[in-house]
Amino acid sequence: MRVFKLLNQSKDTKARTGVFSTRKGKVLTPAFFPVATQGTVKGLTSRQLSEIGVQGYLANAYHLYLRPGLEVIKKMGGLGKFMGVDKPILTDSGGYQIFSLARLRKVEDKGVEFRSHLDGNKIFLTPEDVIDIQIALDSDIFVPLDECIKNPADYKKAEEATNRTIAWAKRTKDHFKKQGNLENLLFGIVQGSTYKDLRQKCLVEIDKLEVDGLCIGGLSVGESKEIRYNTLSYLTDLAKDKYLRYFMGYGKPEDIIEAVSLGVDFFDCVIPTRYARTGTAFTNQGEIVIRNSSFISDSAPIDSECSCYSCKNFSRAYIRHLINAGEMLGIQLLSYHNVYWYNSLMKKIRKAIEENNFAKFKKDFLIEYKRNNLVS
RNA sequence: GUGGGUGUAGCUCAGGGGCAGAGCACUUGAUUGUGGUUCAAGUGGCCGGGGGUUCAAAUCCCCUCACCCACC
Repeated sequence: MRVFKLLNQSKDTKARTGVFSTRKGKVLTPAFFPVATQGTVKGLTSRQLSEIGVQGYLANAYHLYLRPGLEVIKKMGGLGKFMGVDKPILTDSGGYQIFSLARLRKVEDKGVEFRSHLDGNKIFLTPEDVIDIQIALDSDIFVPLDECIKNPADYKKAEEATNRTIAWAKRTKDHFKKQGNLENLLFGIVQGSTYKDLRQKCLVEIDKLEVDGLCIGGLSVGESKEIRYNTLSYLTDLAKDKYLRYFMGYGKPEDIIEAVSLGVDFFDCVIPTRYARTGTAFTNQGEIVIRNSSFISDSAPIDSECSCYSCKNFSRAYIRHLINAGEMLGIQLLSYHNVYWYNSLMKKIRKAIEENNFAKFKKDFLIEYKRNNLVS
């Protein structure tokens, strides 16, 4: 059975809708998964998340392996049960930590050595280990270990990282196959920095492995938007329709809309929750920094067009007060709103594509969204 | 009442003849496969008040006010 089924292909952009099937149910695309690195979408309960209608979660194998450890999660019945959620969980491998924790690791062909950011312990992870970790977590979608490097990168370095990512992907697939008929899905990651030949080579090699979806990695790590979208568009032109296309770790609302118009189906990003923690709210008129003094006695909700719990019950003035006072409820209410708002955005995107109206939707959305903030 | 100490940014304080300072707070940014972090920039001053010495005083001298401590 095919995992990803294309439903609508828009005529005037490369945007498309589809259904992605997992053992925990179907995911309508374009989809957005909030990030739950440590097994929690920070600040939100599983009840709130299902109320919002979140379709799934991104957790992190590296982080959960370090803490609380695999034994604990296995004993608790796997990550989904541990977290109390019933939607699919995708686990990132630790490849991004090769980039974000660059000072703490050494990469070699065999695998990567990390010094734990928690206690300094040395940990050596191979691509095979990373699969074993995800099996122990019993997540629904596995992501192979890859080498994510920052941009701009010189060609030689990018080529080395791409070759390593390809070699690791092959080992990952071999190891995955040896486990028998797992219901868990396995994605492949395309690296290659901003070099088209490397991207193409990586995509061809990953395609040979018959993975369940294509992760687009190594973007939004220092390159300009122009180069980013250029590289992205090149990839979505090359990728076969049967693959779900996942832009890892992206993006702001305007970024998501742009990427969807270039043919991306799937996103995760820390932005709705991290921005909530630092006091930025998303609205149909753009971002507002709720801690700004202009909201000190603003009785309006965060977004008057939003029907989430936070917007129906609380004023900007109250949420600003909570955030500025460092109260956790402020973070909770804003996280709830931001995740709800992102989820609504994805629904609107899918609807616009279904109605073959995405180009107009994109244009209208951006005009309205730029009203309050400067979107480049 | 006597003796001693302290008065400098909203707060806690450094500076002791030569451009008025720091941390926190506040104000504004940044943050894209997450360390509620971190980073960057900015606003803010009768240096308790008055007088004197000096080319020059937050700084030295005199007076005064406020607060704190000790002793009558």
